Amino acid sequence: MSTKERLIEAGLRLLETEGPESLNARKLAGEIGASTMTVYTHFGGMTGLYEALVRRAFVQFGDALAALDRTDDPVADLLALGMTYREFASASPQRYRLMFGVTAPGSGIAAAHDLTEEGTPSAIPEASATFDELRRAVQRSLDAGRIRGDDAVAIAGQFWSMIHGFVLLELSGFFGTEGRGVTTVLAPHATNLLLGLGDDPAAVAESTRSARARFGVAEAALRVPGAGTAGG
Amino acid sequence: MSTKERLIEAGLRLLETEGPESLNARKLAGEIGASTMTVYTHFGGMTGLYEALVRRAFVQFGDALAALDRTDDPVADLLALGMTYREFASASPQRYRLMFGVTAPGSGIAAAHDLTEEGTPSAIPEASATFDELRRAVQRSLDAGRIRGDDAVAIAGQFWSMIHGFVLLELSGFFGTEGRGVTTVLAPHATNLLLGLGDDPAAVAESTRSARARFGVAEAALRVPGAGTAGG
DNA sequence: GAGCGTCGCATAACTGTGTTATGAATACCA
DNA sequence: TGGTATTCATAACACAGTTATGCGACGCTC
Repeated sequence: MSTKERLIEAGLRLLETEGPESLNARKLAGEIGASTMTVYTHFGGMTGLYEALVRRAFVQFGDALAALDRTDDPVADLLALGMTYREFASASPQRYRLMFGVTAPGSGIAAAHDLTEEGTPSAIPEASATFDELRRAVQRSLDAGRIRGDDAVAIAGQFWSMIHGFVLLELSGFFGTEGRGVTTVLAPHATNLLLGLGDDPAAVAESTRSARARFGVAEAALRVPGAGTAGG
Repeated sequence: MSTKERLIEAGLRLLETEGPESLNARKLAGEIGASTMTVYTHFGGMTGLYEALVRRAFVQFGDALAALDRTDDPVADLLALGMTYREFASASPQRYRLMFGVTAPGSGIAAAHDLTEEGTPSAIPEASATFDELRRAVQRSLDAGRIRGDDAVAIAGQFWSMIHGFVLLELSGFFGTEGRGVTTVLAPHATNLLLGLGDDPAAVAESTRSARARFGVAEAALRVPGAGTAGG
């Protein structure tokens, strides 16, 4: 494995196991038995390394989302996509925060706005690819006549706002622990959004059941209120 | 004005004018003509200073939200709250990122997870206060029979996820520039969520008009698709 | 009002960070 | 085989947060 590759893998590993403050040149280099100079040879500096980590993380993210089976219920697929999204972020919060430049001051990593223009998530092709996965699921739901609208990108943006906001607030501890927020906030939100987009209450309920079953999660954990009883 | 106060004000000012990387002890102390020692005398260190900045920012945030008039249309109030929320974040992105520990690595500020347990947003009373503003607006909409549900907190969480996610993605450049995302993504999302929560399409449209008018924004800028035409 | 303690703060030094200059070793290639 | 480019260790630099030290101003006590 190339030195470059080893640095990236060590970086992602260190990030998760010891937190962002451990993502520094000396520790990273020591991890692969090299000097700090290797960071500059291969990435031009710590900023370049961060960008490489972000890219790699988005690739992993895209793979996780793309690995989902596509069924004949596009809304269920969409919901499953959301569950996978949230699971990915939940599994390694630091990685998710890094991807969206969402690390607070002093972590030892560079600020999002410190990254190169090309390092900005919106300018990273790998990031666009993951969003495209979402867009396609929305398009299929449109094509199937499950939801109304003429702009899949705009609707995908709504789903993305929903889950991105939820995930970050959940990671910050605003929705309690043990995934309680998924039951009380995220699932009802998805239901309400689908209803607002014109899907049928019974169909939403069925798709939710289907998506939930695919994850083999206990009813209680991901229970969704009956369509129409919006609250929690 | 006390030295402590001057440090906080200089911190927030520097954050916005020169970015998070300028939020360092030496520059900050120089700004008020003092030595770096003052940071340690008053805040125990940079981490303590960051917490103070977060607290102050949340106070400003709460003030901005609380300054809104309360009308007899609770849903319009809710939407106006959302517009104000987004405006606050848009007006000073760095401050908003700081508040939610959402500064990318290396910015020179401490990572959210590096902050004291009491420094976490979810543990900051000032932050809870702003969320409470949202919760009350939701409760009034429930009381007025505009939306359905039995848990105002859960519903408020949905609105919060929506706008928090939107704001961060917008700041990262995912929704284009010039507030285009507000028209194509945020406004339709709010409409759809309200519809899913059981509000009447015509009522939603009217409340949206009302909230928009309150901001004196041109129709085009904050136009909301007719109720039911979810897309964009 | 003299003495004393506390507090705020400047100076200077220490550690750890990203970064760079330099030169050696290695790999590749004509 | 000789030349060139790449990789990387060493060592130093600038600048970050932090801390030890001491000085001076203020308030309290007698």
